[in-house]
Amino acid sequence: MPKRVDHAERRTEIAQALVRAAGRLGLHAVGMRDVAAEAGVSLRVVQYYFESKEKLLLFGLQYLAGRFGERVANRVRAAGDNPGPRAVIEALLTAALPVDEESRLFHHLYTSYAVLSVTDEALAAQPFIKDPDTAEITLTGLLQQANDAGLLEAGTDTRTEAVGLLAMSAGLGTSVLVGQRDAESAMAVLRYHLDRIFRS
Amino acid sequence: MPKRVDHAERRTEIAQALVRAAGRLGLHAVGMRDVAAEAGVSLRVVQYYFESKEKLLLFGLQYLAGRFGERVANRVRAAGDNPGPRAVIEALLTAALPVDEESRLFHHLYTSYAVLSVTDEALAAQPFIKDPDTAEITLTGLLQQANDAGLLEAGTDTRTEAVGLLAMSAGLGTSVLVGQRDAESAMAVLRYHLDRIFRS
DNA sequence: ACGTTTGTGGTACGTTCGTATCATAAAGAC
DNA sequence: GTCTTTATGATACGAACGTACCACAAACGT
Repeated sequence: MPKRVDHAERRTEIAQALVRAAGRLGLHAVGMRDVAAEAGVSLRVVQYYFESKEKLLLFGLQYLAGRFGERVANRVRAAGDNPGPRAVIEALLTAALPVDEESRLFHHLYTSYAVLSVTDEALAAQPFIKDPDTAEITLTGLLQQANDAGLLEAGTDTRTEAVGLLAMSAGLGTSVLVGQRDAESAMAVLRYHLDRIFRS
Repeated sequence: MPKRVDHAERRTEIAQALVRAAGRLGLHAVGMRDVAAEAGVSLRVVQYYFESKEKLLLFGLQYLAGRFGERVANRVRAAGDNPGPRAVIEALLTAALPVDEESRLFHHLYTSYAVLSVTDEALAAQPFIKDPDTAEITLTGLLQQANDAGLLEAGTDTRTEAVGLLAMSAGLGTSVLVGQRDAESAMAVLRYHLDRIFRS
């Protein structure tokens, strides 16, 4: 057989090609041939490593989620050396904002998948529920930690606050994505709201 | 010629069919034949009233925006008789949440259009920027009004607060749409945040 | 009344899509 | 040294897409 190939690696390369092509054409418009061309392989190879387009799309979503998780973790770790949890929280919330090309791509495709999941039950079963839930738990924990340290305003419901902040971050991200607002002002809005939560 | 037809009315009927079909199949998957079948007319008729699919999609977006505007206006008017601006603000923010089938459809398709506009410049030129901007101005005005009446906490930046609340409402709407959260809890989050802004 | 315009049915064309099929070369297994 | 397995090239197929074209019947203008 021709030089044995690492399937996992190959699949990842193709998934990266899918993500790039989808960023350029839109996830709805990308076909197997586009992915093949973007990856520099033949259509047959894409078919070989993913039996169907649906399998490819599902793997693409997993790949995307993994990459995004890494990005958030990096951001949080970079801010982790700072004195308080405020910096960590800010890093967590701004990680989802489309500030550079990579995060723009994340937001664009993640939203695309979310829209598709409304009418595609195979996608609806994917980690759209789980992943945001862990973000919610993490942020709630950070806020609770800040609250226990007496850093927050009195009467703060950390759970509700976390849900609201994450939704706000997602909403701001979308408005940045469609060009209604620039990334700078979106971050300013988030910082303002954190200022209202944290004790002055 | 066969019984003269009101073009505007006909186009609206077809746009309604587009919206229904898109709600069922997803905007990306709906074709001219689906729209024709949903409207109970032949493919030729859809072609006749909209020369191309792109024109149909653009008109569908306009139709959707118009309908949504009416809905918000109705909600706000219904709450307008109440004593304070708090009720009006709450009505404005919850109007976008997918609480019933109609608003679910709104949110689903509006988000679909937003995603498409990232890679489709014809859609990018549409009122994605203008419409949210007017909502922002309206909400800022309402908050300012409340602030002038001494109803808000001290040091509130009404503009930034409005932007944040609208983004939060949109983000919550999406999470409801994908089934991560139910409409009731989303409204509770919004109310909590309004409680934090309004003086107790 | 006649000619022109308007609305609509039917259908065909060229593309593109996802998928399936056939062939074949290279590298293991024994 | 066979013989099987693996990876990939090339291509073909049926379906569905948006669009274009042709025909025709019904009502208006004059």
